[in-house]
Amino acid sequence: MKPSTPKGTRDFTPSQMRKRDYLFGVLREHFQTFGYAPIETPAMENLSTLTGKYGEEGDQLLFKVLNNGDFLAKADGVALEARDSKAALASLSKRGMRYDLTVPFARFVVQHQNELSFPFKRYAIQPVWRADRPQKGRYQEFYQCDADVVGSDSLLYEAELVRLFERVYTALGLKCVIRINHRGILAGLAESVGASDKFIEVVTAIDKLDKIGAERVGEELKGKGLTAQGATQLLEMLKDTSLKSWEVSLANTKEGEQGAKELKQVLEMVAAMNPAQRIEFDPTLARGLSYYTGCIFEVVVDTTAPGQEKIRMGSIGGGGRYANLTEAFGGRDMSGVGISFGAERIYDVLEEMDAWPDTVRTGRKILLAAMDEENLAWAFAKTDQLRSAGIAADCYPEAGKPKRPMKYADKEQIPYVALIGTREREAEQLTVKELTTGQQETLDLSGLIIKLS
RNA sequence: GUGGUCGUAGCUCAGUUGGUUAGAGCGCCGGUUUGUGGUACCGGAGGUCGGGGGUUCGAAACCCCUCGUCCACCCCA
Repeated sequence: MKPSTPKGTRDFTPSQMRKRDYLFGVLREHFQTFGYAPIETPAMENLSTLTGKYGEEGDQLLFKVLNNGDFLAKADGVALEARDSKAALASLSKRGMRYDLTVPFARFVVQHQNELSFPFKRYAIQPVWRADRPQKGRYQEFYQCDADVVGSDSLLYEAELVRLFERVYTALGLKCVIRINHRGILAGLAESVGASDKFIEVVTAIDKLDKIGAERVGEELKGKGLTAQGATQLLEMLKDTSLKSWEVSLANTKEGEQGAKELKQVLEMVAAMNPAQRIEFDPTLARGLSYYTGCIFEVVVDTTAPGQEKIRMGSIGGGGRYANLTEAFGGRDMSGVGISFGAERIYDVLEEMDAWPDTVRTGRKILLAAMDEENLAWAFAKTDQLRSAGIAADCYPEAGKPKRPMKYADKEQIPYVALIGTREREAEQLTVKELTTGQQETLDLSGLIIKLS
C-alpha cells in the first residue's frame, strides 16, 4: 500500500512549518496588540449547531462524524431501506466537523454570555473542514484566522479592523489594497431599481462582476426577474466609484443613505490614522455570504507596488458587519463585525515573492561533531551549555570522520559546525566553521556564545 | 454536485501501429577523500507502470469499473 493523506489534505514538512509558524505568529501578535483574546472551540460540533447555517449547499459540504458503537442497530430502518441518506442521517450521525470559525463562535458567545463582558473581542486560528471537491489552493482541511468583536455597533471597530488588516500585511512585507463597501449601498441600489425583494439575488450577481463581466451579470439579473431597464440602470450606477455621488443618488432610500453615511465615517477615521494606505470604496464589492448587514471588506494584493506586479491571487482577506449572528442560538440580538485572513493564500503569495524573513530558514544554529569516541561526551556537554545560553545547538550522535556531520549540516542548513577532537578538548577551545563562507575560527565557549547570539 | 484532463522510480517526465529483461535527469546511499560539507568522477539501491476486471498468443499502451490528481463550473478560503 502506498502511503498517502486523504484527499484534499496535506502534510507540512519542517521547512513549511517554520514559515507557517512565522505567519501565524505575526497574526497572533497583532491580534493581541489590538486587544483580541484567543479562544478555541472543538474540532467537532453537534450537527444541530452546524446544519442550516450555511444554506443547502453548505449542509452538503459538512463532514459528518459517524456515531460510535453499534450505530446501525440504532439507525432508522425505514430510511435505510429506502436508501434515503438525508432521512437516515439524523439516526447515524449527531456530530460534524467545524466548517468555519464564525458559527462555533456564535455558539460560544451565547453559551458563555453570562461569563463574557461586551464588547467581546476574540481571535481564533484553527483548521476547518469542508467536503468540497479540491482544487489548487483549495483543500478539505485548511486554516482560518479570524478576529471578531460582538456586542457593539460602534463604527470604531470597522476602522480598527481595517487598521488591523494593514498592520498585519505591512508586517509581512506585503502592500495591499483594502476594498470597502456597505450592504446598505447595495440595498439602496436594489431599491432604486425596484428590486428590493430580490436583494440576495442582486448581491450574488454583482459579486460575479469582475469574473464574468457586466453583460452576463445583466443577463443573470434579468433571469432573476429584474426588468431590462432595471438591470441596465443598476449596472450603469455601479460604474460610479465616487462615494459623494452615491450619497446623492441614494438619498431617498433609507438603507442606502445610512450605508453611505457609515462608509464615509469609517473612511474618514482610517484616513486620519494612515493616509498612505490604499483603501478604496468599491460599489461592486458584494461578498457572497448572506449574513453581512453593514460594512464589508476585502483585501487584495496591490499589484502596482514594486515587486508585486506579477502576483495573481484572489482576495487574501475579507470580512464585514453582521447583525443577529447569535439569534440562531437563542441569544439576544447582538451586532458584530469581523475579519478573516486567508492564511493559505497569504502563504502562497509570500512564497512567490520569497518574502520570508531569514529566521524561517534555520532551525539549529550550530552542530557539534566529535572526531573520536573519547571526545563525544565533551562535545555533548558543550552543546548543553550552548542550549543553556539560548542557542539552538545540536550534537551529532556518532563520533568519527567529519564528512557525515558536515554533510548533515549542509542539508539541514545549519550555518555553523564545530569539529571537536582532542586538541579542542584539551585547550578548551572550539574550532567553528561557517559553512556558507568556508571560514574557520577558534573560540572559547563564551566567545562562541557571543558570536551566535 | 456537473463537465473535462492526467496517473510510469522519492521528484519531473520519456516509453514507436500492442512485441525480449520498462528508461533518463534530478534526488537518495556508498566510494575516490583516516581532521572538513557543497563541485567532479566511479559504483549502487529503488518500479505488482494508481487499483480491480476484461480483450489478446502477448497489455504500461486498447475497453469497462474504481480510487486519486489537476482544470473549468457551483461555491468559496
